[in-house]
Amino acid sequence: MSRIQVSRLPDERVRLVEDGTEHVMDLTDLPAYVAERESAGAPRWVWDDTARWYPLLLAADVRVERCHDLRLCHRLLRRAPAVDERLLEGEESWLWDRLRAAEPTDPMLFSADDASEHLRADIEDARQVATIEASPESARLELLVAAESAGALAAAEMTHAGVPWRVDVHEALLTELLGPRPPRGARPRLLEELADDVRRLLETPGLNPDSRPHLLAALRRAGIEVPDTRRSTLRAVDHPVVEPLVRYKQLAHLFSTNGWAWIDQWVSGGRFRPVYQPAGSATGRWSSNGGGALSFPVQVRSAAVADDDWVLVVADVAQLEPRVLAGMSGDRALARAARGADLYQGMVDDGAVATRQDAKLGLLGAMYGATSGESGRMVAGLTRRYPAAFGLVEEAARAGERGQVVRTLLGRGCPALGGGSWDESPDAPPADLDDQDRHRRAYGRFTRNFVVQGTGAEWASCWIADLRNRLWRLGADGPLDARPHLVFFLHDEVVVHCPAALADAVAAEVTAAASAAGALLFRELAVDFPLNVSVVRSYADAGKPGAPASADV
DNA sequence: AGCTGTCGCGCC
DNA sequence: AGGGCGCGACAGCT
Repeated sequence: MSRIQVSRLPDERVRLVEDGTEHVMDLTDLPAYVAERESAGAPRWVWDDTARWYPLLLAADVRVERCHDLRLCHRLLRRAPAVDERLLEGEESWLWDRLRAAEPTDPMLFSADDASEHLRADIEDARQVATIEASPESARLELLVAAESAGALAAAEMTHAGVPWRVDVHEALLTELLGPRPPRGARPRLLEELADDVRRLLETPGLNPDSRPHLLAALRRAGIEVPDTRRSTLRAVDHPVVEPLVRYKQLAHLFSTNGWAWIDQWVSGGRFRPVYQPAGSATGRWSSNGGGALSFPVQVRSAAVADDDWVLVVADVAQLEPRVLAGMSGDRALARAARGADLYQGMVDDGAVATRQDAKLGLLGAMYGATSGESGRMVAGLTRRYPAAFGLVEEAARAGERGQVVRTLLGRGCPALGGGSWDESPDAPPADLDDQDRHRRAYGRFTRNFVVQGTGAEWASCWIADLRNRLWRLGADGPLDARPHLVFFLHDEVVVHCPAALADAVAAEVTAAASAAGALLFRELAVDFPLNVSVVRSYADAGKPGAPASADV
């Protein structure tokens, strides 16, 4: 398969390099060219940043099947322990180190003094290909960069498509809970009334309940001694102000994070368009720098409603990370418990623990590094039962405490201790030995979780990479605007918007893609990745049978 | 007026 | 002292 390296030239020109042969065209001619090449057999487009180039193509209804995202992969390879870093050095290499993600609002914009504007994609691509080839883990790294790049395509496609959003439903919800939209700077009526209740009950007329110091002082005057104003702290207090205050905080949060201003900013043309940053977090999980896509609150999901005659297929993986741990550690006992829809119940049936809750506490405790309490106690017992799985996270923690880096299954390396982006404490080595010890332990908890969370992110990348292709093929017979498409992704959950008639087929593909991802990553050991799939008109109706209400990781 | 740090909240 | 995030508001600073 051919690779075509795409670089910018001054004056809205583009340089394309294919097998060393150079070809220059105007930026405006690029979409038509890409469309033609795609229909002739999908080359791999190699560019500095998918978020820079792809929106331009999508706007022209051009879809790309595969790409290689040089910025993402450069960062990945820089940190991959199985890579000889020196192979990445060379012309413009330092600029790739510094390259920031494209600006969502204006992806083609570079700051005037930025030498990154005209980076040579062909030169960097050659280095990356050679670097991967020379690695003893080249097969895994190849899979990782392909999955990561495909994820970047999916991210741009999801932002382009957007989650179907009924502003009228959302506004009706806000009006019901908060009252009519207030003028700028004012509180909605029902919120203001709750604030009055709080003021009256605390006998503090001028109180601003949004101010923690004021609120703490007023609580203290009323004889309520609390260390903070957290909801859980307040709930434990027996005083008439607690109920309206907690209610106030809840509604104030809704108002400020998903209120009318949020609609104005993030919903356009009946679509909610969050901006994703693939691998935006250190573990490889995606982050989001717009719209709060990572905290898509349950409260407003009722506004996510499929178009007429369309549905949303909502799917999430039950206990993704424990299953990933079973797969990557090759723990046959845990993999056996993972057969079926509920891994924790599987552990109970296995006789390893008495209750589902114990199983969950023990597993999460092992993955997060719990040292005390119920969770810490469960870990000890489960280690005997599932030595490979629990040993893997334990070893990752010990490596971190020794100051060593760890890696995911496919070879992503974690940030080094004191290396900057971990625990943002720039060149401030802890002063005394106690501090140093705490710091190392904290790093050990980070590396412990990194291996599982990071490999979980790799599983998820493979899942959506495969799924987007399956969905594309599924809609191949129909018109372009009737194809099922991904509209949302969050760690272990996807939402597909599709014509109602295709719902069952989409559900089957989502499930098949999950199996394929598992087989791709854990070929030696079969691990099930069962999904909760719902076909719904509104996101709010997506149930999650088999999973408890609290956060399952 | 801007910036940065912290809290408290939401999601996984 | 259980991991990873983003965001809005406040507070205190320049």
